[in-house]
Amino acid sequence: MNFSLHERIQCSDCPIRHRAVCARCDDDEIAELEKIKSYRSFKAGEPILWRGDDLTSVSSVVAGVATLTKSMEDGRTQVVGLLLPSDFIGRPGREAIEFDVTAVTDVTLCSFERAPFEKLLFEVPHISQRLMEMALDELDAARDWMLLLGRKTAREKIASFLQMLVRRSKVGGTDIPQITLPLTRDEMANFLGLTLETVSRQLSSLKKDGIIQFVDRRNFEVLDAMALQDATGDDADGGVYD
Amino acid sequence: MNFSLHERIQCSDCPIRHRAVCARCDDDEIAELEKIKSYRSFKAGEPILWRGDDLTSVSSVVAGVATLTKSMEDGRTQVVGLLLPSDFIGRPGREAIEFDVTAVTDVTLCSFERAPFEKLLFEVPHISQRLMEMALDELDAARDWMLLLGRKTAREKIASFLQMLVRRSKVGGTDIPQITLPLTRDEMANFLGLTLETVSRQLSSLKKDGIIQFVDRRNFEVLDAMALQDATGDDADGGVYD
DNA sequence: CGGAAAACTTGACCCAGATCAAAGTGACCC
DNA sequence: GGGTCACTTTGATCTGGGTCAAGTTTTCCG
Repeated sequence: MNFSLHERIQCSDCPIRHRAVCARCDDDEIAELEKIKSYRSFKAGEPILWRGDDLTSVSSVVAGVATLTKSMEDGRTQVVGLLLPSDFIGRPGREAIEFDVTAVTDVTLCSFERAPFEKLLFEVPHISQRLMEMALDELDAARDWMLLLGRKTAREKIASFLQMLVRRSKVGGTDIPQITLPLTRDEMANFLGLTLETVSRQLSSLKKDGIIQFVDRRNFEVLDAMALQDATGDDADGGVYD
Repeated sequence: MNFSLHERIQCSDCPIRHRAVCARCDDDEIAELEKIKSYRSFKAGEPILWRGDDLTSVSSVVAGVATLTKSMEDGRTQVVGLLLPSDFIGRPGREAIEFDVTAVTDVTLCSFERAPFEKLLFEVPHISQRLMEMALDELDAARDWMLLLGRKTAREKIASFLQMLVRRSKVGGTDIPQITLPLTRDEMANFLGLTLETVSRQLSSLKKDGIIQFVDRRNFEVLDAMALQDATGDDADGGVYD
């Protein structure tokens, strides 16, 4: 962990100021949060929290990507959430966490001690309202993911995942030509309820069909957005994980 | 819909008084809710809400069982939530609903118009706190279900489902000998990401192995609780959908 | 720069669960 | 009381994706 790099950042300069749990706060409220916040960094691959850990602090993801994973004793694992910048880790009223949180890229968190944060939660409705909204968004995303896990074919799962990345990477409605896969094939497999071999084969198949093109292993371009949408199995506006 | 049956019920006599969204409310707060509530009934099989419906009211399930389902154009469907008594339908800040809600048994709802309910939500922290807690519980349940859908075998899925019913049916820590399956084989299949034939075969297999026993098609007893737990694939205290 | 490990791709084979088909069971209703 | 319809069980077969096994490419580091 490396605190020093970040100690001076002001909330007003924060890249997630308007999307995170503090999005609705006014300047006075931000000042309160500013007092109790601290930054923490994790290198790619590092665990951020283990299942059963005491949840002594809660955090927003400022930069980087982390996963929430559940696993079974025999080693099967399922990614149950993808944390991107502005997403929140931890919850009021829970002492422990029931899944693992792992940094998949280098990650910077904006953390708050749980006790003072929960105190603020009582006093500042803008925070609790926003937290509620974020929890409900996550619930919607989880339900879309349940449809994917329970009913979609391997090809549809991969296409849905790529489509989600396309959506999330759009800036103000404009497509970004080149998109980065934030996960390895193995992590994608654990997200989609597949094996890494199947992920690899389906990516190759979408490439062979001229729907996507790889710049390198981690970066791709969508050649045929319509065909990608078709391959997801969703209707054109179907809400998938965003 | 049948209002007349219920018009006289007092909140103080309500079977879900201490588990629903009103659980933490004191007598004054309950009085406020009492003013704006109304009861609505649905027969088994009736739709309660369709995807895209205007969410003009929000409700608690008072009695009966309902499902939340998502579906694809070609007819594949996935149950993404099971609503049992005290569960809440609808959410603040959302105008439309993005899945179907269907009564699977006869259902009675305690409904509130959205506008006055949201007004109360602002004024009564006991309600918004409880709603937050319930949303986070649902999120946990959804994540457990994602592990089940993505990684468990058919037998593990069935065992996990039965185990969930056992847990939910316990009253104050005592086992209830006979448990009712609230869903048909087909509905179970849609919940577990299986086909109805596989559900039927796995139930037969658990029966053949002496783990459960059927009283009739809808009611069963657990003969070997330890073996059932083992069959779920979870570790003994692993939290699954409750 | 070279050697090893990590990440990825591709092929061959297999099996859990889907699909297709048929028969069994019960609840309801005229 | 028997016909119908919805639900369930069981059997036979098929197949998508898992498993096992090489190889290839990239990255990392001494």
